[in-house]
Amino acid sequence: MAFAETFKALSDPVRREILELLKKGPLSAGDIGSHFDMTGATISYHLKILKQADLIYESREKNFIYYQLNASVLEEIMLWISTLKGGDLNDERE
Amino acid sequence: MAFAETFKALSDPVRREILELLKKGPLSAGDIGSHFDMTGATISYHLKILKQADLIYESREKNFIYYQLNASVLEEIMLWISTLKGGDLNDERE
DNA sequence: AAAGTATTTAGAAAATTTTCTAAATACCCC
DNA sequence: GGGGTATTTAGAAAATTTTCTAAATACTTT
Repeated sequence: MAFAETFKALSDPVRREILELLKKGPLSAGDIGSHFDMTGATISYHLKILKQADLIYESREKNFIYYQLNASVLEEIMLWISTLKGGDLNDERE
Repeated sequence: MAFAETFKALSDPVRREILELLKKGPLSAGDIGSHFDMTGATISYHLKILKQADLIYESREKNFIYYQLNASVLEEIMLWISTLKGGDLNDERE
């Protein structure tokens, strides 16, 4: 259960904003960084956390590393939350 | 948007476990505390965070304070996550 | 009102997380 | 290969969070 990691990753506002940026499509680390008032090193740190949580993945191209959303892990979180709510996600099968 | 607070609240394993305990029904602060190897003061701290995030609410009865889940806030989180995933929660209306 | 139980608050210590600076990698292009 | 840009790593500083102890508050029961 790398569950804890995912929640931790989602708990920081900068990281959530990164995810929102990536919603529109892949971005390089530099592109992401330019949205924030932080050093590249700090952005890199956040990207690492998101990567470890499997919320994003990278693909290298030329001199850049592009990051993009990995939606599948969000599914697990949704599931956890929905069972807390009483077990109704879509349909009541379980 | 007390959104940040909710995510922060969910990011701690102890607090998530508290929510799971409360899934089965209301419990007093003491009952909750006895599930953990921590002082009552620490439990109280966690309960406060959960309360501020609107994830739980309390009701006083006799000498006890009973806590219970407030599922409605979880809905917002689900929504945020689902839009990240691509905007499909149940049906595709939006 | 006093004594007892349940819980919270205050303040400090311990632990973790976020951020920075400086240096290291990695990859590209000439 | 050398110089250039993009990004990461290492290590320390700053900030925040979690935990504890001790004391305070709250409510109950006698």
